[in-house]
Amino acid sequence: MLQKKTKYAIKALLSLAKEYKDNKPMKISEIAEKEGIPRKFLEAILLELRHHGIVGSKMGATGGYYLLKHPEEIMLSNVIRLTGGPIALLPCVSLNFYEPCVECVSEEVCGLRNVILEVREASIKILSKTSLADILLRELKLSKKVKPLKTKR
Amino acid sequence: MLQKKTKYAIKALLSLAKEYKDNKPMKISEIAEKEGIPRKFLEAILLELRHHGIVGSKMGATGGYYLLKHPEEIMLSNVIRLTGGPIALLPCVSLNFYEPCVECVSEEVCGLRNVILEVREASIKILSKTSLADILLRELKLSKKVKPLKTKR
DNA sequence: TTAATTCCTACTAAATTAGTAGTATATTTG
DNA sequence: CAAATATACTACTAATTTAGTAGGAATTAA
Ligand code: FES
Ligand code: FES
Repeated sequence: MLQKKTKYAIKALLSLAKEYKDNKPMKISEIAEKEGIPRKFLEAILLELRHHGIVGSKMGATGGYYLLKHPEEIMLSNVIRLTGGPIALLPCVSLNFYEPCVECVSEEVCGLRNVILEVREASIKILSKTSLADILLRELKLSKKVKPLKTKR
Repeated sequence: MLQKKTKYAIKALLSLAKEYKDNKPMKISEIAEKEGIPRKFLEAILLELRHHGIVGSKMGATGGYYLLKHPEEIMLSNVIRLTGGPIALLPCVSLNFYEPCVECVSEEVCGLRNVILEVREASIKILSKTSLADILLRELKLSKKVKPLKTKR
């Protein structure tokens, strides 16, 4: 499971991505309110994302956060990794959170590891080709499908 | 990430699967030693697996645990679920550990959920077609690849 | 100068996971 | 039957991780 932190980070970045056209700083409190994220927690998360070079900030009155990259360049896999979420199901197959399996005789020959490796590859394949922009696009498509209310087919 | 508990469960079941030919009860302490699992913890895990009808036990001297199904019928996805590990990355896409996403306006239209759903499907596809027997088979193949020592060519 | 905002360190609280203790109950074997 | 050897089961404790908060320093606009 992804941590709340990771989910909040993605949501916040999506909020910024939506306003990317003029990309002027957006206040923490504004994002927090829109996305239903505890204000102070979000503050810490955005700070961390800035340290990772994915968003920028402006201090003082009229300050806030903005994206440093185009929404098409920010991949889900990256956001997940940066906010501490390993994607792999076992540490022995994780690229970024690798730890050897002490009980297993040999990683080379471990059948379980071999399966979990396949799962990781399948997951990464999807997550690393999906950008913030892609998610917004999906949202658009879904909302068309789900409520074709006043549109004349 | 899978819990230790889940990993231990899989390992223990693989131990039993290896001896499935005569399928006579194997002692907890024997499994624990072979797989490097804390004895008492394993006891609790096997007990739970029994309650879920995946293994059987015999009490008293000469007692122990044995598989109730053929190793080909026990799927990784099942073991993971039974031992408490959700496979999905978010509760809103989990079949067995579903919880609604409070901050999201609508699950129907949530772009993030839509991607995570794809990831879950890809993972389940692999995990639900891989049995204990399959894992043992992989192990066999891997060990042939990795040490073609005394084999001619 | 004041108000509004991010920056940053250091916590606290809650939840989850990992593991243990100890006793009851069942079974084999002599 | 009695002793030895298992599992069954309940109820903890300890360790780790995750979620969230407090509060003041630094920065900027007006
Ligand atoms: S090496 Fe990691 S599960 Fe065996
Ligand atoms: S509904 Fe679960 S992430 Fe949006």
